[in-house]
Amino acid sequence: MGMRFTVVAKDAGTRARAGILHTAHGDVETPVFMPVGTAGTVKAMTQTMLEELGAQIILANTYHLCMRPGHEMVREFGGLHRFISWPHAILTDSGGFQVMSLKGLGKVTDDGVWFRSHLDGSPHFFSPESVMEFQLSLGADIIMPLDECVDYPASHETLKRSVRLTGRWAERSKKYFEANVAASREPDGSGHAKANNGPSLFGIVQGGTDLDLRRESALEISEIGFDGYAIGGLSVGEPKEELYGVTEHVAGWLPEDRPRYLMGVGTPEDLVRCVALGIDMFDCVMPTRNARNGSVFTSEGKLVIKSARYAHDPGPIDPACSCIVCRRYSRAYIRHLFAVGEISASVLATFHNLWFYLDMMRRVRQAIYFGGFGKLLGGVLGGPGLTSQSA
RNA sequence: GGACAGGUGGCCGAGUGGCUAAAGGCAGCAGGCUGUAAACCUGCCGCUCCUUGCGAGCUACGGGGGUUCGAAUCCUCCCCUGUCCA
Repeated sequence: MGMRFTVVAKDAGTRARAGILHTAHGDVETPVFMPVGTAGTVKAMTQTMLEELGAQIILANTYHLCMRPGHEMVREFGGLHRFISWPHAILTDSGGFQVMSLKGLGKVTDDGVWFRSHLDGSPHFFSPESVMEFQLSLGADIIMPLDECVDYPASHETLKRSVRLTGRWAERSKKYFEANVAASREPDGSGHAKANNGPSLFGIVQGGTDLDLRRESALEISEIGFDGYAIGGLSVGEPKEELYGVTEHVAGWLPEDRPRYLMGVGTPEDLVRCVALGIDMFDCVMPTRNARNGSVFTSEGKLVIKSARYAHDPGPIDPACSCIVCRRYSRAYIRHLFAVGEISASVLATFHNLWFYLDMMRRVRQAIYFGGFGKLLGGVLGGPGLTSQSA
């Protein structure tokens, strides 16, 4: 059903699989990491740089784009791809995360969400239907239904309510989507998206760390039927074991033939481990935000490149990295750029971090295609660690 | 030469008798960031010691001297800086 997703290879020892997501704006090889470009740009990167990085798909945010420049403006311009000059795939997030992150400015009702704009305090109402409409205007390849992402820790009652609400909203979203995207669907009665044509709609599973609720949510969302399935509401502060445990269970409850997307995750280690649990897609602000804030990922662990300890270090950020930043610039120089507050510090660190993530995912895919994923995973679990502070 | 104004911790800058090792900002140092209200935020930021405590001692508000139980704060002399007048 739905958008074409081809599983190309499966790892023998884990539930990792490699596949291809066919979109109207190109194929996306999975497992994939999607750089986050909230406001229609991956901060500090140009689109050319993203292409140099090998990014096949990026994420943008419905809430932010509706605030500025507005979905109407983007639609009139010819859609997000044309507006931001990105001919490759785009996934738009629904604003469900903002239900949590802007909770001080918002109010959830059964009908939808009231936000107060973080820019001027003006009230805005998002319903499952309006969010579908906004995203269809933006014209992304993959769109997400409005959901309610709740903070950790949350009471059973809160989680239950958010699961039920997210489920009802999922149904409404699907209904709106079916009614408005029917033209681009195959006329074979299957309701499936025509390959390489029109947007795909994913469902989102909620339920926090409560496995019963997660199961209920996973089954309900699967029952409604979507082109892909996302696991939301994780990496919001829960312990690591919970993240992995919930992911493992939920991935198992979701359809085998559809892409699985773990929203908002995570560290390099999280990615490899969750690929092993059957996840195909990830997005996370960590590589971009951390880069701007002066910390970078390396094969030896994370390091705070803005630290004075690198003031005289002539070596590259990561000796094992082949990105253009590591091939050309020293730690001392990048640390200097942070020290003097130059914008190029953000540019170079972001490029490196995204390269680190995307290159790691390339290696993950290679390992799934040709073998060696178990070894790669073992290296992550037992090795120097991809996220620990290096000495 | 004269008249004012002023000299505070690395810098800027509050403070005008005790609650002041001295507000605040900057700089510096360390760290955190997981579907981005984030080029952000948090902590530390005179020295020494220890039983690391709303701990002890030392040094400190241009310099010397003085008043006072107690001074960055009051008096006095000196040095220096700025503005204006000769």
